[in-house]
Amino acid sequence: MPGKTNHKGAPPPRRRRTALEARTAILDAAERRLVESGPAAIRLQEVAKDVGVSHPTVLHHFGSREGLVEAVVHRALDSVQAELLEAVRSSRDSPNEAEVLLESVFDALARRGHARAFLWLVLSGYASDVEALRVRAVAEAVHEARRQRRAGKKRMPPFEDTYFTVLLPALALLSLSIAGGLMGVGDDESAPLGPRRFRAWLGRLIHEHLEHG
Amino acid sequence: MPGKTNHKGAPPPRRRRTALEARTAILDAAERRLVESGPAAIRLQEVAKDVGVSHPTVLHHFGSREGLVEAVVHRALDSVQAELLEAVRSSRDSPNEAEVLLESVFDALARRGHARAFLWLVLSGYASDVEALRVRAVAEAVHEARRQRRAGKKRMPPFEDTYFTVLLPALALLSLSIAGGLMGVGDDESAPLGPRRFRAWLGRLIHEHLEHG
DNA sequence: AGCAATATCTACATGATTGTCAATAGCGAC
DNA sequence: GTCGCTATTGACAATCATGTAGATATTGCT
Repeated sequence: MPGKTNHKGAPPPRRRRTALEARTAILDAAERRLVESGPAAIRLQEVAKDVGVSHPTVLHHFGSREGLVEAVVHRALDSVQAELLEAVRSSRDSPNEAEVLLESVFDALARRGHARAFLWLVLSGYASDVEALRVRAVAEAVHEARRQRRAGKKRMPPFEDTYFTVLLPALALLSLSIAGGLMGVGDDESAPLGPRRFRAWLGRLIHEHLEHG
Repeated sequence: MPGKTNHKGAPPPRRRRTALEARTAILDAAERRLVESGPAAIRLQEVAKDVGVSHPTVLHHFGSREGLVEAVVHRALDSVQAELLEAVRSSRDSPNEAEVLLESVFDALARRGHARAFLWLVLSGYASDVEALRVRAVAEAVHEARRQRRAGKKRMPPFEDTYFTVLLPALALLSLSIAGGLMGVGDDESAPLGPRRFRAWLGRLIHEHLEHG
């Protein structure tokens, strides 16, 4: 092997990051594996290789594998929750509330594989105590808006109806983000029976139901 | 240790099952672990211990760990598909089609943790080519029934509407069986805002939409 | 430049997991 | 009863994953 006779020659140069940079890079790599293969598939050596460090470096920053997994789980759940809250907030007071909310929630779930990560964590038992999806709180806000819009008109439906009307798209979008392809809704956003058409249809259904239920 | 001085004494008696019995018992144990913790968590030693055999016995019957996993995955997917088809078939021609279909599909998904197993397999990439949920076929049958029921009355909605109307509860039920608790719908079937109420509500919504959409 | 702090590395230890092999023993057939 | 088939087993090998220890290099500070 001419040219690279490193048989005990100079050790490779080291890149020294700040602790924060290193932690962030490691968390990013671990999160990619979380989204792709779940928390149980997070391996120290593979994460280390992704980042370009040796695996004891990962242990140095997170103490143990469990420490790393907890950190990445915590960060992912916080991220999902924050994006969902932002999605709900940003679509409030918009004219076609339901459609916009649906699109922004779907965006939040699809972006960076958040829906996959969330379902991995639910199945793996990591999200048992999390309140990532405050469906109840959203439903209460929607119910109040609905009541005001109906002031004096037809009789108001019970809270149950509003609650389930909010819950339904939440459940549907979650499944859609990971199992849509298996149920005939491809990944092609612009397909005739594709996910975009479905979301639009669902938005109309919800809107219609909330208005003239 | 008085009474059990088995320090190289008689080896424990062996129970010899037929190959089919052994395979079935092993697959049952492996499937329990699949439902609980996913395909990646199937360990030869643990499955063997559950059945009460040594792990080389498992290897003898399935060749390799991959062989075992493939066998249990195959059996689980076949089972889900069969139960879903049966659910669809049994609810056909019933007066309140939508509600009955919803209940039977939910039963099929909840029973023995089929929904969990299915989602594990989808996330793990094992169900990529499976057509477990023939939503399209069901939708076509429903569409035809809808057309006949509407003969000569109002104008017929497009197929897209029927298709999405079938797809929606499928997606919702899937999520509901694993994430219901996290979204406020507890596991208590008889709770005021519980899963039974939700399914009933969803059944009415679907029925209403299909009849007077 | 010199120094302290610490991010990083190599090498090793340890346990878990899959897989191999030869020997054993249960069960049906004759 | 005994004989053959094979389900079953204990012992071992090989690999992988996590974790430890000590040495080293890089960076910021004075």
